Amino acid sequence: MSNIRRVAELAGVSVATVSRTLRSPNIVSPNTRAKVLEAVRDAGYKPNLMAVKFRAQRTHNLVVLVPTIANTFFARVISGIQAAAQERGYSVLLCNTLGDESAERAYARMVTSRQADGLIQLRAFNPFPADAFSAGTLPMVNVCEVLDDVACPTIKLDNRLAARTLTEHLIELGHRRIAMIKGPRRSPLTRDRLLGYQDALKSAGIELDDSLLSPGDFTPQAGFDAADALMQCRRPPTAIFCENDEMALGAVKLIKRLGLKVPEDVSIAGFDDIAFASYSDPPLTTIAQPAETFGRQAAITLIERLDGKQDVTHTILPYELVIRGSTSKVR
Amino acid sequence: MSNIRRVAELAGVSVATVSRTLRSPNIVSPNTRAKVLEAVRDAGYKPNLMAVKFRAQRTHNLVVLVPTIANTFFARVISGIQAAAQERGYSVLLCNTLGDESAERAYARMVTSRQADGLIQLRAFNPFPADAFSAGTLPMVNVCEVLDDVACPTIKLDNRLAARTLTEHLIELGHRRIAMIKGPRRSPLTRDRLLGYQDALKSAGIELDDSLLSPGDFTPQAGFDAADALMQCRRPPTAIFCENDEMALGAVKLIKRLGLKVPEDVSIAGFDDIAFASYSDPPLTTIAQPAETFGRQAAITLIERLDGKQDVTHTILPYELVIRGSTSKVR
DNA sequence: ACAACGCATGTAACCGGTTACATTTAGCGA
DNA sequence: TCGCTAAATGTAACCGGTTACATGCGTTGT
Repeated sequence: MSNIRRVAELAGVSVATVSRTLRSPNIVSPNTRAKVLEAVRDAGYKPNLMAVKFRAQRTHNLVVLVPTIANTFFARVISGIQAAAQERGYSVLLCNTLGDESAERAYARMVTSRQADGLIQLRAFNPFPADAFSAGTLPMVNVCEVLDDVACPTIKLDNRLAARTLTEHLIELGHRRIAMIKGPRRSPLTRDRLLGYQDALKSAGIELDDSLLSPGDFTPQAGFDAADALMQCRRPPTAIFCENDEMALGAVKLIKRLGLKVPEDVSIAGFDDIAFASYSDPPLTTIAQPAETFGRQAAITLIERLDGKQDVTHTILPYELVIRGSTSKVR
Repeated sequence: MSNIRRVAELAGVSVATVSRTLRSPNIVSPNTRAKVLEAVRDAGYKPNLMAVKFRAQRTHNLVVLVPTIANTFFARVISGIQAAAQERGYSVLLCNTLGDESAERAYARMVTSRQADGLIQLRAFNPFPADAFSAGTLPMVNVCEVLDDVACPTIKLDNRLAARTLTEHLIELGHRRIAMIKGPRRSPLTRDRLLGYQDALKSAGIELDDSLLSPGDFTPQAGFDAADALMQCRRPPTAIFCENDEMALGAVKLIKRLGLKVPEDVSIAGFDDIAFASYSDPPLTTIAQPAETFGRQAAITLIERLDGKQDVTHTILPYELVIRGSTSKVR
């Protein structure tokens, strides 16, 4: 592969002139420029970007840690990250971590070892060692599921309010026994949605009942199993609020398996508005999130931060209650 | 950030000794080794991998071109690529191309400009200029949807045989008017599945009817629209074979919207066995593909190729007919 | 006692660009 | 024509590792 020295030789100029011709053409004379460009063409020269990045000590790579790429909501977020990064000359190094913290730490080392400039984390976990960066320079942005106490910008939904809105929708339909299939126990996102759910019940004067809370892990199977457990308690719910659509689809399957109907016997609501939400039978009532915008905003914020912007912003994006056929008046 | 020279100074040795201590510890004396490792710790030294890669002229990055990451089948393939790459010390640069050829060419330039060592293409398109690599050294592997005429290893299903198997299943159930919702017109994958469908019909003595073929683009909406068109022809089909599960889910929605039942009125089959296939109502009959294995095998093959293996292998992976509730005896 | 060898370590070139600084050339006025 | 300035171009240091080769020293064999 030809390098800049070969091009310089072909064009009969110095390597500096070749470099300048390609980076700031206006400061070389038209004559020289033409010679150089011809030599570039003849040599089939492509600058070695590894060398460029090495010299600049800037990779223009962003690491993205995603719990699981197979989740269609995350897939949309990643599309947004990718699009915004690409527009700004950055590449995305995608890492499917399956929530494994040691894997996340390993990927974070790509930043400390200068394989990437910064990191976008879609999960509430800080993969960097506490002392890796001086205060306020952590090259990270946290999106979707967000840490409370880390000094980096975050982008999220007002999960508490969204969950409250959805729960209020169920209450307005006359439901009193409203179950919730939650996400992983220690997640702030799960905690916030639970709080919103409780807010709605409390202000409607409905007593909280822990037997209506069931844990899940965001997979359809978990929704199926959790719904099964809920329907076996003495006084089963008339509505189930699932913390994501995948689990809601699993819950719908279970209800039908029991010979019951959605929404006539049990109303079911999800969260995220994934593509399949409107193709399920019945189509899911859910909370739509601007997934691509999450991604775009995360990438933009991170790149600004890498460019030296110091302030730690916390962005809240809007949600929308999408009412479809999976929820209806009680009984 | 501290570099190797600073560590050498701290340890009172040369940079070569530091480098050796970290790369081949056994060739430095235990005394020196201890001194160096202490200095490494004290300095908080991490080798700058950009420099390492630049020096070695090897990035250990793989570019993956995926038409759309939001497709759950592709997401699983990518998981497989990622896992195998990571085990071998490679990172994955994921590029969501949306099938845009100029975007694919742009990403392929990451290889020619040495930002990545090789490329995995999930689509039937060669993004490299014809003259970019000398014969037999194209650093690319083509997986899932495969080019016929490019000198690189491929990994695919026997799509023709799989489509035939699925069609024969429908024929065995007594169907004679079997429609097909196809993928994009120019795709070899679509062509092969169509051939398999025709093979099955021919050997059963069923006449081919072009009005039973409808084009799609692998999205649920396309399945919905295509099924709509099919059901409006004079003699509508009793079974619809969709080239992927997303379109099958769209078709199921349309059939129900018409007030008909799946599978009693119309049997519907998909392809891929995505996670939601078993959560739809009724659960989809489909062809299961070993998606993660596709990815793993692609990554392994590419890395072998980068390590100098010359031969162009064409791997065929097994499929499985998964019979669920969306297909049944005709009438 | 000396040559020969091998182990541990040091020196410096190298990868391929970018760019500060030095040098040459061109243009223009006096 | 000379001198000055600005524009164009060249020279070489530099980024941070790796490694071929050189060096130095201790051990072994004769």
